[in-house]
Amino acid sequence: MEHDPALPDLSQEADQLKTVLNKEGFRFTSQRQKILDLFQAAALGHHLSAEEIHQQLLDQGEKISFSTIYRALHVMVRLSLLQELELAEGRKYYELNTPFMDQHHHLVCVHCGAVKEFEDATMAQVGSSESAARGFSLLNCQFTVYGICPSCQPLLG
Amino acid sequence: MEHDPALPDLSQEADQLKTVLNKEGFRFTSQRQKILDLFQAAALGHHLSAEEIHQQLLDQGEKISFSTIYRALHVMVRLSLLQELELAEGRKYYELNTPFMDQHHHLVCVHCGAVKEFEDATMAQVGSSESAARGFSLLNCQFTVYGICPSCQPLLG
DNA sequence: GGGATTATTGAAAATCATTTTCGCTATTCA
DNA sequence: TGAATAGCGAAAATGATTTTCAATAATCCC
Repeated sequence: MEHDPALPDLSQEADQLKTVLNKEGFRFTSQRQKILDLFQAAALGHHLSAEEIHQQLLDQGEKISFSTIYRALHVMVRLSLLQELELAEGRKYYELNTPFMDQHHHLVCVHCGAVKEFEDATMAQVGSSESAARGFSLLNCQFTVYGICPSCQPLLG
Repeated sequence: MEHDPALPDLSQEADQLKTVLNKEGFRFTSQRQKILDLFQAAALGHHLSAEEIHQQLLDQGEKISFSTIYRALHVMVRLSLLQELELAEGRKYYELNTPFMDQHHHLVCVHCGAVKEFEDATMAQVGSSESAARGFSLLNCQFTVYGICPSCQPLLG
């Protein structure tokens, strides 16, 4: 009854989430679906913090607690549905987990916090060769470049 | 009186710290020197958290407050003496800042937390070209590879 | 489908790392 | 040296995240 006919068929995606959750002994809940929906509605590679998720759900009239959000994020990271990002700023961000070779990386403005994504296959290559060289089994790579964005440069020295 | 003759002349380094601090209006204090000493005594590229700094100073009989440690770390990051790392684990790590082209990166075991450093000039190249392409002025790059280290692999599935 | 089992939820309290406040001390500079 | 003030330590405050606990709801089994 919550299915909006204007959107692509989500019941299939919902089933997918349920299947993935149940396979590992987790339960499907509407809260988890709503959180995942936010990521799927956003541009691929868009990252969200717990705070932003909470606010966006509030905005669309959904009441949800922070504990539920944090628990859902952890579960989805464990199931490889989401990826946790350490961008800086003292909080964590999450985004849809993409196939390894499609991973993108981040360019962060240390002044205003703006984040740009970019892709570069070199990272995956270096990541796999480095981890292989030390016997690590590779999970993922994050390349973060810190700088000052064009808008902030005039504001500083 | 704390000068160990087996080590290179530290009085010169102390003067250096004083000079760098005073140049920007900060004051030289013994606490700041002791914190910087910890980094200089460690292997280049070894990273420390505020907690570890506090513990190491306690171990060598120095009493220092966390507020002082955090303030000193911020000042030294601002002065480019140290670099702040976002490795994961919900806390920040710091290490001696090295010249840009010598930057090293990290391979982290998500199971036991072990961290290995590695160098790869490709990162700096990609970092500069990406930031240049978007008009960012580059400050630094962090490439972090997450995986499972050889010791932990047998312990998991 | 119905009921037992138990994962999940929300609210509030608890943690943990980090930051701030404030009165006192110590560094810098004239 | 002495005035001005940055920095110190201790304790309180903050902000993000985690945990606790009683109530709820998803899954499983019959």
